[in-house]
Amino acid sequence: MEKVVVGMSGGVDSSVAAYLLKKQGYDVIGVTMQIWQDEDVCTMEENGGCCGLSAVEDARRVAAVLDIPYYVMNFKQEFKDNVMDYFVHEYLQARTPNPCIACNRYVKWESLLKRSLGIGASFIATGHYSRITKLPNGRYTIRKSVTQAKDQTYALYNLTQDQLAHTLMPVGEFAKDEIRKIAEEMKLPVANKPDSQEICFVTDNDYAGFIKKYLEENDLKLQDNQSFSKDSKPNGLMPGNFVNTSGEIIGKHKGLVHYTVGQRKGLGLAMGQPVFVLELRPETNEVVIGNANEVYSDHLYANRLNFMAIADLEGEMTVEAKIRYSHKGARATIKKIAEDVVLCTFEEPQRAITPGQAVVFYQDDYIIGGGTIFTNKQIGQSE
RNA sequence: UGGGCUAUCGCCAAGCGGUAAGGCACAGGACUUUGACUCCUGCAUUCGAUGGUUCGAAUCCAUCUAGCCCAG
Repeated sequence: MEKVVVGMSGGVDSSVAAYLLKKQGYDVIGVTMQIWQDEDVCTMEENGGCCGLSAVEDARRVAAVLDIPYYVMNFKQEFKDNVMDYFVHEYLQARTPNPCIACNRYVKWESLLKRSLGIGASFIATGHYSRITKLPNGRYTIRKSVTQAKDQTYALYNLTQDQLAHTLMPVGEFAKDEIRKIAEEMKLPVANKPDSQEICFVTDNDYAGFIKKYLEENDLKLQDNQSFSKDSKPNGLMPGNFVNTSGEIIGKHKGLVHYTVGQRKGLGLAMGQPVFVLELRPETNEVVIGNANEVYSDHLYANRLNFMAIADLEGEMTVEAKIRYSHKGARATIKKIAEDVVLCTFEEPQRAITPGQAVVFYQDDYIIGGGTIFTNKQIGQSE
């Protein structure tokens, strides 16, 4: 029997994943990754309203019902180094990170997979709504789940061929309501647990406050690894000016970390019409403001590329490109213009192309590859 | 202190005697396994102040206060 380690979050999806794999005949081991919690995190139960079950307790109970071995593994250091540090650094550099992508890549796959292989497992499995398939060209890629609404492939574009060869995602073949139904039929204790949301380690949704506190608690270490802090650049927490596209000052902002491209709320600017963040300028500590139709752009440049369905990008390719988790995707052509730099040109301008976010390229329903958006300005053109 | 104008929600702004539009901002909620976007709901018993005329005034009158403009 092949051994598989299932990453169990205590939620419905990963619980059902464990069940499905056991049913398929795998030797299933349940593991919960301890990543940032100081201790057990309380979650509100939907009906009772009492503060009771922690993620670990939930997962443990599910494992008991399924009669599989269960462990808690500590990944706090990996999570801090690769997700929380990254998250803070990106914001300080006026970019908008996607911590889930970093967590998947570094913590769930690089770390959990390695440790799992170390204890004799052949695979790791997760509760993602995605499907891994092998293409005729021999390469592995990730296909969108059967339910588009729950598709999670966007956050997984970074996985390598080797990682994919050792990964199972049984939930991707099902719709969300089917998963809940299975959970109910199997009497899994988490069948009615609400879906998770928001960034897991910023529980109060106050990113700026989190960053500030994080810096205070970690400042020296962070400063040492970061070149930007030596350049006397604004640290992202300094107030500065809102400017319009003509450069006129139209207000005062609270610090770059409070803003992201496309943002409308929280600007405190009463311009008579809704206004949006067009661009963050760390060099001058300015936030550029414009109206709704000025936040569209028809191209972007991405780096830190990972290709999945193809070994590398040669020439031009027509794809469907997603520029954020909830983006429906848009037709675009991609072309490498340098080593590790792709120019992605959309047929129709897209709203709020944001540096720091990932762009993922699809063909049909599977991932070609993806990268990190670093600008939607013309390269080589300084303003 | 010679003349003229304006004062309505945090900002802009309808209203012109019949019992306070709207936009922006803001707050709360929904959506969302990233940030955003979007959607829904809420948001002036009160119209610079004080008197007066009217059945009834933000709307008319008087005085005061504040700001602006033109003349000094």
